[in-house]
Amino acid sequence: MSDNKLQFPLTVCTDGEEFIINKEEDPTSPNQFHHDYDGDRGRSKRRRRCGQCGPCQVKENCNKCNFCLRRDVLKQTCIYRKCVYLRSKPKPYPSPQGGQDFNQVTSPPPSQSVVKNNRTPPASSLQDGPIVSGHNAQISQTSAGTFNPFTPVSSAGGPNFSSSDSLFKPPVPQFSHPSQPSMAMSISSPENVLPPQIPPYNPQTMPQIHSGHSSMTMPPCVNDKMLPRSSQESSSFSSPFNHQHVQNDPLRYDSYFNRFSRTTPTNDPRTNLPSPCMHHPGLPSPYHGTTSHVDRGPYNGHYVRPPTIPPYLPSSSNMLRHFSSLPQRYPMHPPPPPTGRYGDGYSEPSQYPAAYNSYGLQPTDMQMPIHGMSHHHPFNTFSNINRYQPPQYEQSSTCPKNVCGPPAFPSLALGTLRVQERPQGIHNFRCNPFYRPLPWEKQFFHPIHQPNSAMSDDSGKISSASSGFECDVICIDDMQMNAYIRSDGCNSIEIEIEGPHSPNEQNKYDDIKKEKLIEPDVNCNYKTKLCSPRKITVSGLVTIKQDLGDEGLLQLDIPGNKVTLEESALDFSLAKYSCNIIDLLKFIETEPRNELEIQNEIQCN
DNA sequence: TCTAACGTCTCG
DNA sequence: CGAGACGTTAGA
Repeated sequence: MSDNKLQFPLTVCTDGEEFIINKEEDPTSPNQFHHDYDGDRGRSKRRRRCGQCGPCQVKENCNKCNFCLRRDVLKQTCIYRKCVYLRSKPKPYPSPQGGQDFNQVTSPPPSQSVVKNNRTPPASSLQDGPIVSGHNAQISQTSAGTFNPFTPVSSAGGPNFSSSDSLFKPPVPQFSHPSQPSMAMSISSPENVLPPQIPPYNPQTMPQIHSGHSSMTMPPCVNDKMLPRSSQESSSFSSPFNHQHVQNDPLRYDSYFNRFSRTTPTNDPRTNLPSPCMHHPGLPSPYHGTTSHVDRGPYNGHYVRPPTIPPYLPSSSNMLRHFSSLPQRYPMHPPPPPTGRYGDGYSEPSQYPAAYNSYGLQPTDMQMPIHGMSHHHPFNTFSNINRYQPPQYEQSSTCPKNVCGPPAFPSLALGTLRVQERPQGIHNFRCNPFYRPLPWEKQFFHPIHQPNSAMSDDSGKISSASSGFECDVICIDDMQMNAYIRSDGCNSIEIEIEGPHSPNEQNKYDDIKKEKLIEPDVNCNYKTKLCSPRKITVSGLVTIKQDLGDEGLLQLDIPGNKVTLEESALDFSLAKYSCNIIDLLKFIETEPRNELEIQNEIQCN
């Protein structure tokens, strides 16, 4: 079992994350399996772990899952360590002359998958070859720009697999955005979710937004889950948080679980930034602690992802199944019956409970708000894959809580995402009126019914009350985000941006620019925004991915730009959020009226 | 040789 | 069809 021997351009998708592992003609790569056909027996040789996907990065067994608990009998690897690539059910090898394409069976996980939240992926989801990009065995993440981590990526990115790989190919997104026609093809709907893929991170690939005649590079999200699918689709700009110093770090594989990142905080300007919110002193800095799981890894050039696919993809159905089955931290809905070969371990996120049953996980193991990290995992970070308990921070004590219901879209199937900018921003970030209690501050397992209030004055314009939601507040420097997380997939995010009112603040922004957090061509705009206190409310489709065990993904899909947030990041991955916010802002800026309406598919858990 | 765990088969 | 059991394979 060489976990690290497989190096290839392998695209793997795991829930919401798409990872592209670039291969260097390594014979051992999964691709090689094309040639591993064992003619004598008519079946392929045993596949090996890709060694690059998130699960493969996990070196320790959780000891809690069914496989771990019953290792002797089941003889299966820990659910958390199950290679994404191997999660797909191996297909029987057709005879060499057989009509079936080898690639179909043996090729590595599909490159584009998207995962999760998929409602039943159409058969078409198997289309599209995997996207391989990046260089030198780096995991790249597709850019958020045009690509939806949760949606299949168009082959435009340069599928590495032949059409015969349909099995692993994600469906080609067909919906387009009026304002961004060019991206139409690259955006895929969640429904097309493919099997999990390896979170691709393209260090150099950044999402690109085209506004009018100019294109602006958007900072890739730190969160690998947000990256554009392909370099083509994604802009070439580098994320503000895309740090070069990290790009070459082979270990920066955070894509999948956002941990493993060796990122050095040192150069990160944000390091010097004051705590985002004084009301959240407890917010751990991504750079604090032994591990900076800041999740910047992938983005920094290791993943060209679309997150967790962050990671790799077998047949879409399989992968989806697998990931979805990971234990969920927020079992809000009755879990559908697990399905799939690894159903117990790899089923829909929403099937959280199932996961318990199947893997012997106790609900308490994954429940929330427990202070401290997983004692099961070596990584003492929140991004820890085995983090069964989300860290908790006390913000409730200091911030006023606003439990008003966030705008939501009635339709879960197809939603319209609307980004609205509100000039009358809120200036007091320290105490944000929009603050909502953390999910775990409420009833975790029972969605709270909130009045249809608005998170804002205009919320009424764009949304309807949601029946239940979880809210979180994210403070990033001067940016604050309120995220309403609902298990049903209809969520909203509010972002407040305060302009630099003081010299210090201005300096801060200057520093940011110095750090190239902002692309030159967009500095002006961005700065403008910063200088103009405002509040931006994004409501609509925010998907929550909960395929990664206790780590859910909060994903916001916007044509041409994807904002993906890890649920877990709500607590702490400031870096990610910052990046996401910036992306979002930039994207909004590209819109004529700072208002856009897009078609987006909602992924409901 | 041992261990891990992939892949197949069987059962419900 | 899914879940589980286990033979078998591959790496250490």
